[in-house]
Order: sequence, then C-alpha cells, then structure tokens
Amino acid sequence: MLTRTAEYAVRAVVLLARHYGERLVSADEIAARLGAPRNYLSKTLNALTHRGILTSARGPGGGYALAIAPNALSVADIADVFADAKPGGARCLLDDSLCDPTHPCSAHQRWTEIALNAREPLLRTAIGELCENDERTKGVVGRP
Amino acid sequence: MLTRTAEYAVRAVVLLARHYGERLVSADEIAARLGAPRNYLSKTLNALTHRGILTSARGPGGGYALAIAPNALSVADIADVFADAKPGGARCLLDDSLCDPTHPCSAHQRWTEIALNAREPLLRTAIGELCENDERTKGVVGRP
DNA sequence: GGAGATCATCATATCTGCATGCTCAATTCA
DNA sequence: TGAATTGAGCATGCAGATATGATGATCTCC
Repeated sequence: MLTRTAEYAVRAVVLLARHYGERLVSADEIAARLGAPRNYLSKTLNALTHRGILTSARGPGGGYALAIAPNALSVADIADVFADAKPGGARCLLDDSLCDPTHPCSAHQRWTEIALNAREPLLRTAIGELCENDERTKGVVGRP
Repeated sequence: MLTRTAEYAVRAVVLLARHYGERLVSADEIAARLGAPRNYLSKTLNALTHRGILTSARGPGGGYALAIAPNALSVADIADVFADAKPGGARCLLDDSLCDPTHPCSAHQRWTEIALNAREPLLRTAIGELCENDERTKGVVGRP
C-alpha cells in the first residue's frame, strides 16, 4: 500500500506522536527503535521537516518532534510527501486516443472514483488513532 | 495505487473485455491502443495467460482473449498477479522490539484494518464495470 | 512444405527506490 | 574558545521495475 520510505515515515511519525509535547527524539534513537537504516531515515525525516510536519533541533538534546497535533495529522498527509505527484490523474483505461482529458470517458471517471475510495482510509485515519498502546497514556483518540 | 505494470495489465484486460466473445486482439494492437511498449506488455500479457486469466493463440488471426467473463473478474485479481507477496504482513508501527507477531499490538491491528479497507474497492470492482462506453454495447454491467 | 503472422523468450540498457558511508554545519556546554 | 552532540547534505553502490531490441517457436494459409 505504501512505499518503504513512506512506511518508515509513518512509523517514525507515530513514534514521535507518542512523545508529543514531551521531548525531542534523535534520529539515532528513532532508527534504532524502528530497525531502520539511520542515514536513510535521516533523509526521510528531513523531508518531513521541510514540509512543516516535523521540527528539528541540532546539538546535544536535539532531535525531531511533531509540529502538528497527532489527531490533526492524517496518514495520507505523511504518505503524500513521498508519493510521485501525478499531474493529471491516471491515463484513460480504454484507449488513449479516444479519451479527451477535459471530457473523460465514463470508465475514466469510474477509475478515478475507485482510486479515491482506496485513498479514503488513509485520509480518514489520524496518526493519533495509531498511537494507542496498552497503557492508553494518551486517553481517547480520534479525529474531532 | 497500482504499479505501472499492473496498470498496463488492467488497461489491457479492460480492452480485451470490450471484445469478449468477439475476436482475438494481438499484442501489437493492444500496445498501440494503450500507448505501451510492445515487448514489455508482451511479458505482462504472458503472465496473465499463465494465470489462466487470458488465453493466447499464435499465427495469423491470433492474439489474446479474456478467459473469464468480465463481470466475474475483479481488478484485484489482475493486480495480485503483479504484487510482491508480502510474507508476514506489515511490521509493527510502534516499536519492532515491543510487538510479538503472535499477539500484535492494537496499532498493528488497526493498521492491518486500514490496509484491508484500501484494498476493498479493488476487490469489489469487476472489470465489466470499467467497460462501459458511450454506445453501451454490452448492456447493463455490474457484479451479480 | 514454405511464407508470413504472431506469441514467447532472452539479453541488455535505463531509471528509480533503497541503502551505506563520509563530510559539513549548527548547537550546546564547559 | 574548543570539544561533543546532532541534524543536513553529498557520493556511491545495489536491486528491482521499466523499457528496448533481437531471436526462437508455433500457428494459419496458400
């Protein structure tokens, strides 16, 4: 469903969400706890930082932190950072030469609808919903 | 949502579905109408043939044809042929060292549920539903 | 049986995601 | 100011997906 990089990103963000408002978490610690390659993860975290999803601080005691409340951040928000931006949607399913992009065929519309439906679960799921653990330290979760 | 190869496959199958019970369509014609590389598409069609989804015939007048009724074939059936078989599902979202595979954490279960929901639209959509065209030559479509 | 059409397969090149290692830059603290 | 810590960035290699070209195998038709 997600590319490997996007999966790293989601897992890292979920981890950071569990420390939201508490403390910064260094790339080394995140990599160790996720079992992900440190340098590769670093680039991923960097991309999230540039998008304003994370904040970062260097030096001793530094690391990454979530810049957005866990319940205000959807899984799709994370995944989108690493998705190749498809410019004009998918190509026509039936015949490239017979489908005008401005007046797409019915199959085209149906296909787009399916793609949206498949994306829906990612859009509707907040990071906070994935942070439940056995201690339930964060209390009730869920998109408001 | 789909890999490029899987997208070619779906589009090719939809094209073949429009000629279901009519005639065979050659790889050359399919490639031309889809705007796909001929030899690459050939391997894709070959894989579908080995799975029993298509039939093929060589020689003049030969080509490919759908081996299954369009309404009895889901988009997921096609996509699965080109999906890498993930052995044990996704890794734990929270912390690899804290999640026992036999007793996955709640986040793990939630994540699996999301993945299933995202796959649902592909499972529920029959190829026949994507074959509607302006002439509606095939009559009413839809999974029975 | 021969010629042309068509599927099937192999060899190779290109591109992208993934991963690793090294170096630079910024921050903290003594 | 200097050392330690930590993020940021660059160079490179590897594997798989994607694409291209050439060749073989099988079929139909004459």
